[in-house]
Amino acid sequence: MKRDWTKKTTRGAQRTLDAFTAAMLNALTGKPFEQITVNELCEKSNYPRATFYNYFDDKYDLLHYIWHCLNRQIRLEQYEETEPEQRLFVLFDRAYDFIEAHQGTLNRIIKHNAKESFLLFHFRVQLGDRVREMFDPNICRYRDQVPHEIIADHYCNTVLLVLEWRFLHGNDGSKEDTLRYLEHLLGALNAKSLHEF
Amino acid sequence: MKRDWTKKTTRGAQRTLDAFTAAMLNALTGKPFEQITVNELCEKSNYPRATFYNYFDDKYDLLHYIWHCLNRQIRLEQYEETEPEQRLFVLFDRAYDFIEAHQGTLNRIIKHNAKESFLLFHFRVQLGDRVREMFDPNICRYRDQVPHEIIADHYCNTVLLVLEWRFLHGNDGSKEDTLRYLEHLLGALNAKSLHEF
DNA sequence: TAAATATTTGGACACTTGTCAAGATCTCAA
DNA sequence: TTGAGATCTTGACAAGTGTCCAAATATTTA
Repeated sequence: MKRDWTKKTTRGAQRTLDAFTAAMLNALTGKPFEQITVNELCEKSNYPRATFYNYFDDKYDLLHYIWHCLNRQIRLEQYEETEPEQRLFVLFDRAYDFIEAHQGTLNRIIKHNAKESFLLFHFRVQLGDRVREMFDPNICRYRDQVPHEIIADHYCNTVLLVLEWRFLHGNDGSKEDTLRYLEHLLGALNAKSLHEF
Repeated sequence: MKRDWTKKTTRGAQRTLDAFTAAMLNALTGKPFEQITVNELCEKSNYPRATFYNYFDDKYDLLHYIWHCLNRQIRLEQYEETEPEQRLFVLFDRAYDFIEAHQGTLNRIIKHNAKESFLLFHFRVQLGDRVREMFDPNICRYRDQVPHEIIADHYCNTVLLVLEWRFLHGNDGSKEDTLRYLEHLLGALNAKSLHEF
């Protein structure tokens, strides 16, 4: 991470970042991530190597940046208005729609990267950070039973589990079915939290 | 993976494998995984680079092998005698004791590798495969409600979540406390499965 | 506008990576 | 004990990686 991605970039810098992003996504539809070289990305995007290293530490860093940008597209801001146990379903809802909207690209990528399960690992990590914010200990009520970090991670894991089952492992099924699995897995916690209100 | 790790190795090969394993574990106690080079491992173990590549594709592959060996040390064989929902607690029990026994080495490693969360990623994957076997669909009873792969992964995630919270995130606490968190997170599923008997 | 300042570019460098074919060394049956 | 076959070891090679610096270009400031 050579620079702060949350800061605003100049128009020129954004053009460069977009070009490398496009080059990587394009390369990923044709071969596994491990086989992609920085040289190749520079050829595809018509930028010299030094420019690449101006922005990124290495190709993993670029991947990291791409996940960051995609993650930002999942809008969760309105969660503050909802009750804690509802927030999880807001997250599920937005993430489901987002992934469904990008299913074409996703399928092309995992076709060559089915075994590189770590590809999506940092996406998980980033989403996990956001989920942890959503279940701030000051707001949630499970404190006395289980540490809130465990609850937040468990929520994050479970949402991602059903989403990965649906979209990554080639399982068909409606959004409602997937939601039902999520509700079933979290049945106990939600029943308890409802009871506490 | 250059060769089948489940096959028996010759004495000479085993000596070489052990040397590289020791070199990696030793290196990990001094610096982050990313900064370790194959050259360094060869210097430490007094083997030429080509020998390393004889056994492993790269340093990730060696790490993979090390997790495989460690994983084999967690003995779960007797699970067939127990009821499905008890197996999870057998897994928890064995894994907890195993990690606790290696806590010294583990702490030295994560001291330099706290941010390299993917280090343990493949360990998770491998343990997940074993957990999935434990909850074979022919034996488990949740088929009609949630696909059994989801249940198995959810069990695996949850056990690993509480173990990581306990040992990786620097939280103290008794085995009983940790077990209580696990039971709480899985409360609904177990209540249901008990009911079905 | 023009000078001052910052960013981008290209090439050179030292180093790491993964492969290969040839040579050394083990192993086991005769 | 011996020697054919299998396995293990090795140095050299081509390609990739990440850094550095000075020249070229862009951006900001006066």
